Amino acid sequence: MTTIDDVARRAGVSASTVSYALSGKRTISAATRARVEKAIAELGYTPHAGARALASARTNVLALMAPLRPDVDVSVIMQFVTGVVTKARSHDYDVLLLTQEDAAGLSRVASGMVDGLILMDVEAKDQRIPVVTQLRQPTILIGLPEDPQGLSCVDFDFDAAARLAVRHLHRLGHTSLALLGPPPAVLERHTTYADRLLTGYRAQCAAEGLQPVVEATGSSHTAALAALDAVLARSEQLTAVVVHNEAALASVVSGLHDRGRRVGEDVAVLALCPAYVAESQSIPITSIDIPALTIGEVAVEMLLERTGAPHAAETRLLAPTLHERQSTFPLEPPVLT
Amino acid sequence: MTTIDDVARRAGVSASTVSYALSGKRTISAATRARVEKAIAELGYTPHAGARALASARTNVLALMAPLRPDVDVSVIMQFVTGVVTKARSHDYDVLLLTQEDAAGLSRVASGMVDGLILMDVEAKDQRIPVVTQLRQPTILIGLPEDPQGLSCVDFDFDAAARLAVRHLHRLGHTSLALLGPPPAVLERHTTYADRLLTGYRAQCAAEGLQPVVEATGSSHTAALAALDAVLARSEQLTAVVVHNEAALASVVSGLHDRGRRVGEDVAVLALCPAYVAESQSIPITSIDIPALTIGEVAVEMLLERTGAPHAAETRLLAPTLHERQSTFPLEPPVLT
DNA sequence: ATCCGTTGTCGAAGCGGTTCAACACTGTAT
DNA sequence: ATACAGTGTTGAACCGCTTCGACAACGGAT
Repeated sequence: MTTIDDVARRAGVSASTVSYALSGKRTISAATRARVEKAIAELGYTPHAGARALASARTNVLALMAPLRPDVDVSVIMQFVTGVVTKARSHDYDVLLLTQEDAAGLSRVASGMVDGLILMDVEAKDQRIPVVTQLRQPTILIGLPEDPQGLSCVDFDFDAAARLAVRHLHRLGHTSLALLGPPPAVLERHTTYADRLLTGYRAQCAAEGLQPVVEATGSSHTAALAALDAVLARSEQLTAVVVHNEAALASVVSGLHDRGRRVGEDVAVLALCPAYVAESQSIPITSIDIPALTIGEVAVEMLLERTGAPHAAETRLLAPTLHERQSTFPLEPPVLT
Repeated sequence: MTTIDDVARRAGVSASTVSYALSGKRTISAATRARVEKAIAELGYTPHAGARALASARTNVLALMAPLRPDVDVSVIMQFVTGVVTKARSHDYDVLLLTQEDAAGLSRVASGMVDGLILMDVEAKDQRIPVVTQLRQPTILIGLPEDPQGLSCVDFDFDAAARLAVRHLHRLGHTSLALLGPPPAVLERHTTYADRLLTGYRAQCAAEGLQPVVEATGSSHTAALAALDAVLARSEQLTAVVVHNEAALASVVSGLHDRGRRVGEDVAVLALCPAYVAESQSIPITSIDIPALTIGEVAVEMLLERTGAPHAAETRLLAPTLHERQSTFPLEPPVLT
């Protein structure tokens, strides 16, 4: 291993000068800096991360705790992770990946491995919150727990998204709608996004005088069809369905087709999912895009603002935008938009 | 921060005793060990990772470079990552996640951040190989490059899988088959699994006197249908299709349906994908399972064998197994199995 | 000529662990 | 009684880097 002393010797300066040349925390003459840089290049020197972490109390690594299971929308998770990693890299940070199951992981990585943490898939009363509030490092939550206890949060505004979906469909003239939600397991965990979506959906239905039909939806094809049939049975004249389950979306669309309901003509489908998922369906689906990549990026930015100088807690909700595609349509004499 | 000295003081022993009690590298009397453990528990002490890494030249972290893009089978990647992380944790290792794009990442993390690396999605002439062979740490490749240069590799045996697929379908009496492969971009990169699948497929077709029809398949619905139509056009009497593209699978199945070919009766579909993907299709698809989780686990095990004492290079190919489900069937008078 | 503020560089003291050589005990063989 | 081989514990060196205080050299103001 080549060390900072090797570089210093080669450049004819002291180790501290090399350190300052690297960090820029002290002024260094152009000539000296050039010699140092030359020596670094020739030796292929890279500072030892552990030594640096020990001396500076910073690691330039952040922890991301993600739900690594195939039961929730895989592509949302992947996009989110991608957003975190790329944004972190652009700030010269690396990312340590923890699984949701690794309960002790938080305290472990907090002692000298990472400068901050991001927690995905936060539940209403998340066990991890009391743990991370005790840490020296800042934490950002993805999701809105009941009591964030002074932690900052980011998420997509699922409440607003649900309202937007209902309002949009209602304005198009649909009065009988149903929500096909995430798998029962997600609901039972009280993952906050699922709860907020439900709340928004029910509230907006109430506000517009509509019946809020809801069904949890398993991710397999048969489970998706079962959920579809359940809502179909409940309201025979159903003309619009909101799907918040990436895995089930394709099955719902083909299921409607098989049951003689043409998507985009007899029945409107509005999905909550990443744009590219909506686009690659058998018929392009009107969707409210879940900006997973952006959420990841925002989480990193909020986190990095809070490493170092403390910063007030903040909750950021990303506003929903609706992309009209081919699966929705005005029903009968169009109501004014 | 509570340090090892705090623990030592509280337990009435020296810091080195605490260290030995923790690592077990020296014998410690039961009484002393008990006092040390008590002190640790009372103080909630966790060793500082950086200090430990500096002193011991080990970090208990390994790097995983994964392709974070939605263009390849997302669930395969997720499963793979899951396998790596959980297996690593079971050996008390954490995982640092790098993106394929982060070219400088390998050398950066190699200087003191990680004890070993795993590279996914290796290409035939992968640029990263010359880099990692220079590192002090061991590396495991997922995939089989042209020249592994002494590195160990793990992967699914795509060659054998392709042969198995062809043989199986042929034995069932199918003589006109087609392969719907991964997206063109994957093929162009010469990701090794894609190449090996093609080779195996062509070789086995040749061995059995069949025409090897192949089509790269985009992941969107329309692209999948286009590929399907292309192979349908090339051989009108097609009775079997092998699909190695998780994202396109559903579209191919529904596409066949729409074109009046009943899957499992008129045309056989055999997929290469994780079991759960095959099972959750509209009709359970006969598949050769890609054991992504296992590959991840094996990669970690091979890697950990090689941290510390050097170990001979080795290439491990996981044998394919075929799961008969409802999408395949014997054609005409069944040929003997 | 003297004083002062800048600018550039350096030596040394940590950061919090691990590990080696040394040493104090104990119990057993001589 | 004496030597001897464990066993258990310790002090000190060291891992590679950052950072603080000190200081030399220089130019400009007095």
